[in-house]
Formats: sequence, C-alpha cells, structure tokens
Amino acid sequence: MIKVTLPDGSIKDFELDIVTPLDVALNISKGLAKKAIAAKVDGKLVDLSYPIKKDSEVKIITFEDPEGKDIFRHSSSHILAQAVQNLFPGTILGIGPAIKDGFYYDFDSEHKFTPEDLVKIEEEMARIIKEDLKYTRKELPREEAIKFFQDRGEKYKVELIEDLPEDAIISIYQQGDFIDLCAGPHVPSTSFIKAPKLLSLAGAYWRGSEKNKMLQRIYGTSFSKKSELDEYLFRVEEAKRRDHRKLGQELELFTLMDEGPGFPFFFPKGMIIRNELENFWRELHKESGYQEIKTPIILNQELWERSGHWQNYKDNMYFTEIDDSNFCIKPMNCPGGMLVYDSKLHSYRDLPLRYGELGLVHRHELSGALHGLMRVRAFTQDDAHIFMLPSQITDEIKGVIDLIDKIYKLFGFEYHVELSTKPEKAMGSDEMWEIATKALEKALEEKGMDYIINEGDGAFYGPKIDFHLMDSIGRTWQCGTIQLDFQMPERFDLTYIGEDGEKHRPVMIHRVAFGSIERFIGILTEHYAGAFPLWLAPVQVKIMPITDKQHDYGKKLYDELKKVGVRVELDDRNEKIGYKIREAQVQKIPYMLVIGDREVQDGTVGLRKRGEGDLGAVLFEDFKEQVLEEIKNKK
RNA sequence: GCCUAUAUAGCUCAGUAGGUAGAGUGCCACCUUGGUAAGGUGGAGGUCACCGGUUCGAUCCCGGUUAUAGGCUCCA
Repeated sequence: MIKVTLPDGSIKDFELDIVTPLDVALNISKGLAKKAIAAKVDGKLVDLSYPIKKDSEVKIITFEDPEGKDIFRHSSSHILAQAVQNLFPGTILGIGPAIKDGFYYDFDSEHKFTPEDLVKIEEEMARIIKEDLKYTRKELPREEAIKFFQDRGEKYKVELIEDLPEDAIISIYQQGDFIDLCAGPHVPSTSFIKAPKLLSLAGAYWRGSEKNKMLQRIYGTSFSKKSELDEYLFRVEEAKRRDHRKLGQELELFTLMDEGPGFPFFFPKGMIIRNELENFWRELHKESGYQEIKTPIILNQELWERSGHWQNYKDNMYFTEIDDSNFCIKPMNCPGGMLVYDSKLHSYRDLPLRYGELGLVHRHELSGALHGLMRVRAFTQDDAHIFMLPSQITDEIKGVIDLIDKIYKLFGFEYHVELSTKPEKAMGSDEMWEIATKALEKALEEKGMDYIINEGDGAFYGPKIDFHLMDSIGRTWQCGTIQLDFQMPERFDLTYIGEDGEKHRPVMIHRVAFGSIERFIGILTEHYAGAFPLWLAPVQVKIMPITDKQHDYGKKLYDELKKVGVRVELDDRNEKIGYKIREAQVQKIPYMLVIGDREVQDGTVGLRKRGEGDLGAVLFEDFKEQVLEEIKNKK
C-alpha cells in the first residue's frame, strides 16, 4: 500500500505496489486528470507516468502552475525540433528550453531558415500534434548515450553529455521517431500542445559564447487554449503601442538619426522631462547631504591608466588626441571624482563626503546592442561618489538604498535587485572582494530586501547591487546601481587625516539612482504609456477657444498661467473644438480648458481632464490654484 | 561585432514583369465661426538610405556600405 500526501495535507491510500501521478490525479477528480501535464513527487518534477513506489508527497502540475508552463513549452520545443528535422533532414540539434512566455530551439543547419519556413514548420508541428505521439522516457548509461548521439551526428548533444557530472542520470525522450537528450519531464503526448505559435528567427551562439558557431534559433510560444494564445498575442501588440521609441517620435520627445547611431537628440518636449527629472534629483540630493560637482568629459590617457580603465575598459572607450598627447572620452565619472576628492586634504570629520555629478559619459557599445534610449553610446549618469570611513559603509549603503527606493516609489515602479560578484576581469585581491561583497550583502539583509546573486557580473573595481526595472514588453533594464570600491582610493592614493593625526585610506561607493537619464526616460515613457504625470508633462494645460471670439480671453488665461510657471499652450487655430480636443488627447495633455462665450461671461473654463473627460465649468482661479498644487505635489 | 530581416514624402505605409512614384496624416492658403476625439477645397513637399555593377534605361535585379528591428554577446 502507498500513502500519497497531497498539497492540502490530505492523505490518499492506494492498495497498489506502484502508483503513477496520473492515478493520483484520476483519484482526485476527472477534471484534474484532464488538465494534468506532469507532477511533483517529493519535490521532484516527474512525468505523469512516473512510478511512485513508496509513500510520497504528490502535487499534480497543470498549465496554470509556473512549472507547468515550462514543461508545456519544453515539450513544445521538442515538437518544433521534430518538425524541423522532418522537413530539413540533417539538421543538428542544439538546445531547446522553455523561457519566459515561450520556448526556443537552436539548430545547426545548412539551410537558412526564412519566415516562410516558419509557416511550413508550424504546419508540420500541427501534423505531429494531431498524431498524438506519446512522450516516452528512457535512461541510458553514459557511454551508451554518447555513442547513441554520436551515431546520429548530434555533436552538440554529445558535448552536453560529456559535460554532465559523472553520476548524472542520463535520460532521453522519444515521441514518434524523434529522440532528444532531455531531463524531462514532459506532457504525456503531443496532442496536449493545443495552441503553438512560432514567433521569430534569430542567430544565437552555441552555448552563448561568441567564440562558438552561430546557430539558428527559432522562437515560439504555446498555450493550453487558443484563446490564451490570442490574448498573449494581443498583449504583445498592446506593449508595442507603449514602446518608448514610437511614443518618443509621436510625442516629439527625442529621436535617433543616422548621423549619430546611439547618440540621441532631445527635442524641446523631451528636454522638459529631462530638466524636471534633474531638478527633482538636485532637490532630493541636496536634502540627502550631497554636494554637486562637474568633471570634464575629456581627460588624459594617463589618468585612465591610473584608474585601471585603460587596462580593463579600453574596448568600450573613445579616444582623441590634443597637441600630440592622448586623451580619452570618459566612459565613467569616477576618475574625475577621485581627482576632486584628492584636490584638498580631508579630515575624518568631513566624512562621509557625498559628491553628486550629472555626468555625460560615452561608451562604445556594439552596434547590434543599441536600442532606442535604453542602450545608447552617450548618456548622462546621475552619479555620485561617496568617500567614507570603513565604519560608515553599511549605513551609507543603506542610505543609498533608501534614496533609490524613494525615487522609484515616486514613479510607482516595481523593481528587483541583484548582487553582482567578482568578474573575471577584476582588480584587487580576493580578500578585498570578499569584504566588499559581504558589506553589500549585510546592507541588503539589514534592509530585509530580496535579491538574486549575479555571479561574476560586478564592475572591475568592485561588487555591486543592481536595481532592475521592466520595460513594456517585460524586458528588464538595469537602472540604479551601488558599487563598493576599495580599489580606486588605493590607486589614487586617497587619504583622510584620522583622529590620530595620521593618514588613512577612505572607502568609496559609486552609485546611480536613475542610472542613465536617457534610459530612465525610456522606461518612464513606457511605464506611463506616454501619459506623463502633470509635473513631468511637457505641456500641462492647453487652452482651446471655440471660436476666435474667445481669443482675447484665451490669451489672458494663457498669460496668467504662464506667469505662475505652468507649461501652457493656446490652440488658437481655425479648427473646430472636436478637432482640437482630439489632437490634445492624442498628445496626452493632462488638462484642456475649453472656452466659449459662456466661460468668457462667467470667468470660468470648461475643464477636461486626461482620463476623465469633460468635468464641466470651473472658476479659472480655482483651476489655477488646483493645478499649481498638483504640480507642487508631483501628482 | 555576429545571425536574420528591413530602408519609398515630416509621420504611417502602398506601388512598379526594370520606362524616375502614390494614399492617409501632418504642413501652407482659402472657405467655414463650429460646444467636448477628425468640416470642406486647393497647394507645396520625394536624387525611392548611400556607393558601385548589370541594362538603351535601375526606386525595382546584383554586390558593398550605413542605419534600423528582433535575437546572441555585452552593459547604465
């Protein structure tokens, strides 16, 4: 007899020697058995046909579970691979995992896949699905597995097996005559995959290394119902409507031109958002005990050799020559900050010293990596370098975490945090790195923050805490970062005079909150879908006379609002009111003031609010007060 | 940088079996003075990304370059 414990704690007894998760599901309900695609037995994901031989905890996995989606998509990728091998014999398989919202499979093929091929492949997949082929699992000894895939010419699979640990269980899955190396589990049969869709083609290096051959990757997704697929495709379309590149064009915020790949141009309206963000930043930093500095964009090569950038960051830098000497365009603000610190003697009483800098940096990014405002070659970092006593490290880091959190909260951003550790290319001893990493960990833990560890992704001078924000299609972008650095103070021989009258070495934090102003504006644009809050909106109020009889009154209101600093426009064009409203609406302007004879008579305005529509007549003076109040409160 | 694709008016796009192009929108002018998401008429606007080749002739075919998109790699 086997006792099965279910997630709700209830126990089912089976009068059998061997039970499968499918038996368990059937025992619970017919509906669940129909939806079941795999199971978790004592914490391990297994097929529905897995033999349970002892008392176990069993959870039935359906498409609704995150693990269920992964299994489902993974099974879909096997169907994709089978279809491709059927249509293009000789195609060698790479890997085909499930990813967020879908799956992909990498292929090595003489044939260059085209978008038309995707249609054919989808048809073949539909055929395979209709055949309802069972996924069957088999475990093989290592040598046998290697020989099996070698005989089939699947060299990448052989490589994968060879890299598995000695004691790993090697399993293969078969559906029809298609066999793939795979840990599983899978759905029971191909007909489970109700709504597959191939999405795109891309190149991808084998094992993600540019030293390896580039394989052809086919991306797809799949759902348990057609309606879910349609909903997903609709969501993707919706997200495209929020794309900051599209909105940036429509709202005249910024542009990128052929003449400056990766070097964005900002239009007047984009500059308003930028300047508002910078004003806010200055205000907040002043309150938080920062002083502002500005360091040069071009500095001599010797400085960059001293800082270690020459040795570690050269590939990303631009260079120039002045009077026969070599100069570098700064990719980071820190060396300049070091020089500012070092330009005078500091007492321990001055520390922590917080130098903020809105610094324009240039970095040579790969052309293929450029992406709107999110990845550019010139951007302004809202940087700061904090020089402090070793005893102040934790408090300072916690202070920065609070500051960043405060900024993101104002905009209503959700974010996640990563801790990046020592990279391959790094300066300084392991001990230093250990101490620095521990300090960051400690601050995160004392703040009770969840974080994931990003092994080997730190800056070359120190470990870092990264803050990631999401764009409209779910990609995340690093914005804020806090980096702890023992190296630069050492290399620049920075000192402070301690209580004992002797020189000591300060510790330093590099940090940004917005990250890059450009990227932050990109993220903000998508976050608000272009409908910026009043305090950021390039045009806050638009006055729209119904006929030219109200132009004088309109001009008077315009002047009054302008005088108190409201960003206001007067639409005195010879157009109908419906037309003016439509245009202001498309431009996502927060407030429209419609004025006709009635309003002129009563000293009112016909108020129309973005998102709420016509609010009727209000006294102009009341509106003015209200709008000023809202701007002040950053609504 | 690599893979795949794309590049036509300010913007969004159509088009040509290879005979130098068209719509909508925006812009300008005129008519219309209209009360909460597009009133009418007319006009201007393009070396069809750039360079080369094939051809009597190239926006179209071929090659290269540049830029852009989606990935890979990299990163704020």
